[in-house]
Amino acid sequence: MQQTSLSSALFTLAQSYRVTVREAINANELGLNALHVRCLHIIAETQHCTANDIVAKTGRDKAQIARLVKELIKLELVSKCADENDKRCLILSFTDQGNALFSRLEVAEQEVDAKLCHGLTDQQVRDFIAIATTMIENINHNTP
Amino acid sequence: MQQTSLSSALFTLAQSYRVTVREAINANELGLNALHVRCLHIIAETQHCTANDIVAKTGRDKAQIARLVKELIKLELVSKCADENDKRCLILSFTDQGNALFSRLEVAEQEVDAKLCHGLTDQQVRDFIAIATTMIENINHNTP
DNA sequence: CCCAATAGTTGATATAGTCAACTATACGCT
DNA sequence: AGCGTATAGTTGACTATATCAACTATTGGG
Repeated sequence: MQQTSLSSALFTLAQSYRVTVREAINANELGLNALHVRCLHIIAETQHCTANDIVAKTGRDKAQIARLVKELIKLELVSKCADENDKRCLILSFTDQGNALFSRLEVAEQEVDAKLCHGLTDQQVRDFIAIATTMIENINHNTP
Repeated sequence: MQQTSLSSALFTLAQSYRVTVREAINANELGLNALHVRCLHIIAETQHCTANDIVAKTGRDKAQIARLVKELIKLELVSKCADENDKRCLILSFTDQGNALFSRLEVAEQEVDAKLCHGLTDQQVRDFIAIATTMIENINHNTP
């Protein structure tokens, strides 16, 4: 499997990444996929996190996020509670189980990251993320 | 949409990339998706290309590739023809229409690539691809 | 008080990816 | 030759992901 072009590198990496995360997650016997994991991260890092925040940060369809959140709630990892000031907003937060699981997840992720970055220097990884971020901005911003 | 971690950069980039390619493709009024496009590239760059070559180069399921190729054939972009020496192998090649379309595609792709790489130096893009390739190898190789 | 805007939910549907069973041909072997 | 096994590709059934449009509930502004 040799790579040459940017598009093919990107596409392959995305695919491989998804598969690996899924394996790592399944290996940890959790019924979660990569997008669940992203949601958990966003909930963790966002104070006062709503479904809409997740939609904004992931760029996914809100229907998809709604169902995803529903699953997280059914799994009792997350709970939602209406905002005092605006009852349309449902604030998402971790349950105790959710917190416990998130810690485990972080460990699993570090393993995936370590595997991914094997043989690369910290500087290379930083550069890679920086360039990826620039590309993401290029895509999102200039869209007419 | 701020990015920090590797995984989130990757995941977001993959998503944005898919959406952008899809838009570019739809904008060109072709009924093709990103994977179709990858297939066309592989067919173009591989002499004597078989479905199996595509499976090897993309890492996808062969069932998925079989259906994809079928679509390309139905669209009359590609034709298949049994190998003289090994009738199991069906060699894929462009029709005239396929060739014409591939030229158009290359232009569209260059636009997406240019957009993606806006503000980046050639060296940065090369580094990015190199690092992505290393990551892909890390994922694929070390898998026990 | 009404209306447009916003947050979220739901149903229907489309697209993408996976698994396993199957056919047909080819290759190696005694 | 005839047998078993490997390989290329196809198909059906299924699951997972993603998208669209219609809907409810609430809010804030005129």
